Amino acid sequence: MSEGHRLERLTSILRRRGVILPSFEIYGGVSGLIDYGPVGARIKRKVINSWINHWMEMGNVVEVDSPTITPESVLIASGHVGEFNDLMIECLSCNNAFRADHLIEHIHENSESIMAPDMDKIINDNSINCPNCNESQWNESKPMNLMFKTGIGAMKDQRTAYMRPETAQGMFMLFPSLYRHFRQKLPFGAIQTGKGYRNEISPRQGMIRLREFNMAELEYFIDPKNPPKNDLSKYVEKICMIPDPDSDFDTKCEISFSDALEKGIIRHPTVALILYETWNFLINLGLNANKIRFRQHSSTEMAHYATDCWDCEIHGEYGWIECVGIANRTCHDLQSHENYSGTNSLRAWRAFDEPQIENKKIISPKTSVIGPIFKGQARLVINALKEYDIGEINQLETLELSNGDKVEITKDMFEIKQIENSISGEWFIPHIIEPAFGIDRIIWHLLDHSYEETQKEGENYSVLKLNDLVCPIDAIILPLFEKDGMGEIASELTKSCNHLNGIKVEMDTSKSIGRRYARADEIGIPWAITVDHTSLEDDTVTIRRRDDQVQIRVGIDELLINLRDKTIEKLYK
RNA sequence: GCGCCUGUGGUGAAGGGGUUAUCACCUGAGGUUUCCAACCUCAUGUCCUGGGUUCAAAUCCCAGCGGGCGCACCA
Repeated sequence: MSEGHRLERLTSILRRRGVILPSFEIYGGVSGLIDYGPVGARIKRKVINSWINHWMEMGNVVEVDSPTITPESVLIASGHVGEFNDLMIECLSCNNAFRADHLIEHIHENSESIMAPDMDKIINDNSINCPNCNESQWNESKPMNLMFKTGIGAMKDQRTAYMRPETAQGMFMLFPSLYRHFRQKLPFGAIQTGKGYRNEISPRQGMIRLREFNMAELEYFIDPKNPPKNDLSKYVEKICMIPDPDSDFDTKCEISFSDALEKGIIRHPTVALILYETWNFLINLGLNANKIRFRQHSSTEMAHYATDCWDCEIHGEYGWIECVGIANRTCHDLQSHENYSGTNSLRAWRAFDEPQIENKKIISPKTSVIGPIFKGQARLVINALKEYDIGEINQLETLELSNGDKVEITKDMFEIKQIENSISGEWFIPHIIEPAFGIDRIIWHLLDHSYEETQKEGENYSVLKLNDLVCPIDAIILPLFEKDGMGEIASELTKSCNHLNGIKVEMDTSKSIGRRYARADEIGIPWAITVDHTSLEDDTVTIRRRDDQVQIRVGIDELLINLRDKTIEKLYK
């Protein structure tokens, strides 16, 4: 092919054909922000739709949609406010930058929570040396806020808020509603697609690390004691997996999902199911199976609460890139929100197989005696009595109330009762298995894997081999010439096609037929429909298959039916 | 955020102080043409932005913005 690298040629095509372009270019552009042009936006819409359909096929998954603006309290509870405000400090001697808390973690227990002025003092007082050049001349430490901050409300009394760094928190907020929707039965899942925001220090690698990006996440809520049973035995395909390097398993292996679960490489059956469904989704989109692998996080890399984390990595022009993160987040998120908000609505009910009968003795205050004696204080007395140690109640003479008052208690004020309690179940915090998809990264790799450079009659030729699921346009309608009525037939046909549900076609009339085929190939249109002289006589058109340029002639009616049903491929057999 | 490299139509490139900035492809209009980037005519430009040096800057200098790579960072 021509000079330069494949990556550059692909990016050129994507710009030229309106797939992916830099944003705000007439104002100089902004790094980390991209536009999907007319072609790219179609591809993105179809990828997201496929993703939604894929997970909703599980039957117990619903879609939700929550705001991107998120009040600070939510993100404090989730840990993002703390985690996203790391202090950075720069060495004046060698100009390297470091996370300040990492420099002092050996001398300070809670190094992450120190504010900037204290941090500078600690670093100077202890003459911390630069890990790179060993000098100890430091610039002032500065917080690096990786979230976009904003305020809710126009003037003062603004509530601090951030643009969400992930869609997940919105789904956790909706747990009570989801729980009702699913008639209080686990497992169930919620999906959400939408924008996420991270103010990256240095966005790099085209659309791989963006400041505003498209995410798609599933939160799958399960009962940790009764995880859903899924038969994985039919999944025999061997997948490239890289287990946790701290584990006893090989560093790399080809193994089926069911075997990996059986051997304990995958640590949770639901994680195995989600890994499989992730794989399935990516393959259906048209990604190259040989360029997909699953890498398990080492225990040090994993967030402290998670027990099994996997990255689904896809190989492309930038090497292996994490495109999906799959984590067993356990009860961590819901637990944090329960603790921070004080709500008790983030729990699910687990009924016991048999009600547990609990026999116990309790102190039963005699309200008819206590009431008249203590009057206004009676409630406090009753509560204090109930809480009192049942083993020592008989020695009780003076009881201290919650307001500090002391009262005298006589034995006629209470009795000890033997009661039988039937407990039919318990409240618990569900565990969450979460796959988080980076849609832009997946689209990038889809384009990368689909992009084929060939030679055609001595010239360079590019084809984007996108399948029906993700192609931007289902077919291109081409009148061979715009005369003798061919243009009119093509216009009519374009209208008829676009009336078909879920089908989008375009017409192209400019330049030679060969050039129009080439343009269609470049943006991945699978079928080219040509209206020629024969069409004028018998209502037939030719269909050209993008991937091998083979043409067949069919009647217009037949074309419409097969286009609608996405069965054009069958006409070739 | 640091270091090195870099920025010229839509895309890819040439031009390194001096007329009207060059080329290929692409795109658009018209012509021609009976199925694979044909041909002819025409059109399409903030030389990234802002300062500075100079009689004169796309060209040299500084800063900003964007891009690439490395370092650092990546819940």
